[in-house]
Order: sequence, then C-alpha cells, then structure tokens
Amino acid sequence: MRTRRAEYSESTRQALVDSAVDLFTKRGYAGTSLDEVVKRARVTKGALYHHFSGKQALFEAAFTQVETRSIESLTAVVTAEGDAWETATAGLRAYVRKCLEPEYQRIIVHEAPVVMGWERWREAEEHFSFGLLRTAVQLLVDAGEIDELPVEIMARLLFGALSAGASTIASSSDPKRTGREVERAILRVLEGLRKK
Amino acid sequence: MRTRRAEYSESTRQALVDSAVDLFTKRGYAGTSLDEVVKRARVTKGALYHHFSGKQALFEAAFTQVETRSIESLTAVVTAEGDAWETATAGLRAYVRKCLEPEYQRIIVHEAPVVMGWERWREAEEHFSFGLLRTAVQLLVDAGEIDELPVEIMARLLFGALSAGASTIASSSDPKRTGREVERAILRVLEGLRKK
DNA sequence: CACCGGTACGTACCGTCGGTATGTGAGATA
DNA sequence: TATCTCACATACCGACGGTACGTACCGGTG
Repeated sequence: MRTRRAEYSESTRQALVDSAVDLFTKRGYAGTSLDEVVKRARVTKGALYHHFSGKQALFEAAFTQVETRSIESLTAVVTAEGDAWETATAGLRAYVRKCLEPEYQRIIVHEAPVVMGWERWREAEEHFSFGLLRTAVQLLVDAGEIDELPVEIMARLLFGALSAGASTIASSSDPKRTGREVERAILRVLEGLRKK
Repeated sequence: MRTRRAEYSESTRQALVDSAVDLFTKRGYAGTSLDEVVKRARVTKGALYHHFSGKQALFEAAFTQVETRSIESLTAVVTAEGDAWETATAGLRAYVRKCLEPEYQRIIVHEAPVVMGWERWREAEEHFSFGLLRTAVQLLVDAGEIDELPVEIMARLLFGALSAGASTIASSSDPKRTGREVERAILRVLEGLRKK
C-alpha cells in the first residue's frame, strides 16, 4: 500500500542520491563532504544516515543510479535485430559516447574502482556495462564473426581500452577529432580480430 | 659538498617515502593516515611537512619512486637490439608482469589517476610507463610491422587494455592460467594490427 | 673556541569531516 | 482520540589533515 509517508521518504532518498551524483561528479568522492550533500538535498545528516549506512553506501546508490540509467539506452542499441557485426560496432560507439558524459566518466570509470574496491566494482559491473559488453563479444563469437578466444578475457581488455579511450577523448583539446580517431582505432582493433 | 646533515635529511625523506609506498600499497590513499606513515618512519609529522607540502605531495613522491624503479627494468627490455616485433612483444609481457606487483598495481594503476587527477597522472606517465609503451608502438610503426595509425591513440588503448588485463590476473583465482590467457589475448590483438 | 644563523625536525593545537546517540513531531494504526 | 512508529533533526565525538611555533644541532665565521 502506497502511503503518503512512503512517498515523502522516497522523495527524500531520491533527493539525496541526486545530490550525491551531482557532487561526486564535480568534486569526486574524497572531495565531497556529506554536509554539502545533505545541504543540497535540503535535509540533514539524520536523513542521510536513516537511508544509507554511510558515505560508501551513498556512493554505491549513486553508482547504481548512473549505471541503471545508462544501461537503458545501451541495451536498446545492443539488442537490436540485424547483423551481429553492425550491432556490436554500434554498441561500441554508443558506449564511447556514454563514457563521455561527466557523470559516467567520473563516477563509474574513475572513482568507482577505487572507492568500492576493484573486486566489488567488478562484481557490480557484471550486471551493468561490462555485462553488456561481454554479451556483445559473445554474440560476435557465436555469429562466427571473430576468432574463438576466451570471451571473458577479451571483454576485459576491450573494456579497459574503451575506458582509456573515453578518458583520452574527455581530456582532449579537440574532443571531436580525438573522438573520431578513438572510434576508428577501436574499430581497427576489432577488424584485426575478425575472421578472414 | 656532501655534508652529514644532508645525509641525515635524505635518509629521513627516504624513510618517509618507503613507509608511504608500503602503506599506500596495503591500505590505499584514503585508508592511510599520516600519523601511521610517520610512526613507521620513526619520525613525526613535523618531519613529514618539512619534506613534503602535504599528503598529495607524499603520494606523488611514492608514485615517482615506484615508477622510477619500474622503468629501469622495463627500459632494458624495450631498448634491446634485435627484431622490432620480438622486442615489442617482450616489452608487453614484461609490463604485464610489472603490473602484477602489488605496489605498481595499487599505486600506479588504480590509485594514481584518482588521487593525482587523470590529467596530472597522464602528464606524469609521459615520462614513465606510458612514454615507454608509446615509444614501443612508434617503433613498430616505423619498422613497418603494423599499419599506419595515430600512435598516441593506439598507445592509450593498449595501455588501458594492459591495465585491465593485469587487474584481471591479479584478482583471478588461478593467476597462472589467467596470465597466460591475457598474454595470448593481447598478442592476438597485436597480431590483428600486423601488416599482412 | 665562541658565537651565530639556519636547517631539520618535534610538539601542541585547530578545523573539518565521517559517524553516532538521542530527541521529536507528523502521520499511520487501532 | 490515544498511541505508536517511523522519518527525520540536533548535538556531539573521535580521527585525521594541516598549521604554528618551539628547539636542538650542524656548519660556517671571526
């Protein structure tokens, strides 16, 4: 049953997460104080500690929100019908674009592995971007487009390359041009894996 | 002239850096307190703040020490005479092994980009591992081994892939096996870029 | 050798921040 | 309407990064 109190509560929680995403993106995890988070959300630390067990948990909530919203747009691209190769490359391009959004870049790519610990980050990513990427690679193998190889490993390498590529674009003086170059380079790598 | 005071001072500084490398490796940047660092070095915070402007500066000193010591062994491999292809692949293997050392993995690969900021990290890496990798890629292009392509970009992608590969190995339940798989996968990627 | 200046620290302290304990009032329940 | 409960607010604590200041000792000078 949907009571009024539950709505208020959910709204408060959402405000906290939104505030957290915003500040973590701008100033990073260590540079963000909880006092500031609650101030922006127009609540107090009491509210924060009622909804979350601490700063780490708040970060994970922010992480989940950014990932959940990201995965929606990406899934649409990757699950589209049609040629496997076309689908996969479209997915790559979509992911690179996603990595360029400040929230994704800062929270998911840069901060999360350190804040959550690489192990925990890896585990969480199974259900999000990385899981999607691995699925895409698996599809290519199944479709016979690329050589037989350990999908898990290759997906890891690609994931790392994509993240590095996105960071390069983001800090470039000419993002447009760098973006095209990164895209071409990644496609070139994939072409290299393609069966003749 | 090498005075006694200068030697004592240098020794103190070195003890601080060693202590910092050790603790940053075990507990990460945020998880390491300066009180603990100075305790291990058997000095006080006064000494620390005499030698370094703050925690960040201490981290950069630790970063530089780990990188400087790493670069020596790697340079030997990459500057060896002989076939460019052989040299490059040997360099890749050497780098992956280096990434498996806890100090390198934690401080250089995982923490540094967040603690120093990606921009500053990128700048520092120019003189260390990344600079070496780019040189290796450039050599392959010059030797006509791989296709013409933006060396900078390709080096970035490879760097990301290698880091991800190393992290995967490090957290694997069977590092030996995963290590071989990662090596093979990376060589496969490089083979794909090779001219026919 | 006496003196002095500066370097290389040690000590005491401050502000900030993550986290906790407890109070409280609005809304659900009977 | 009385009570209970939950969703916060308030007040406070300890840890930690950083600063201000005191001091001992080394090295040069007359």
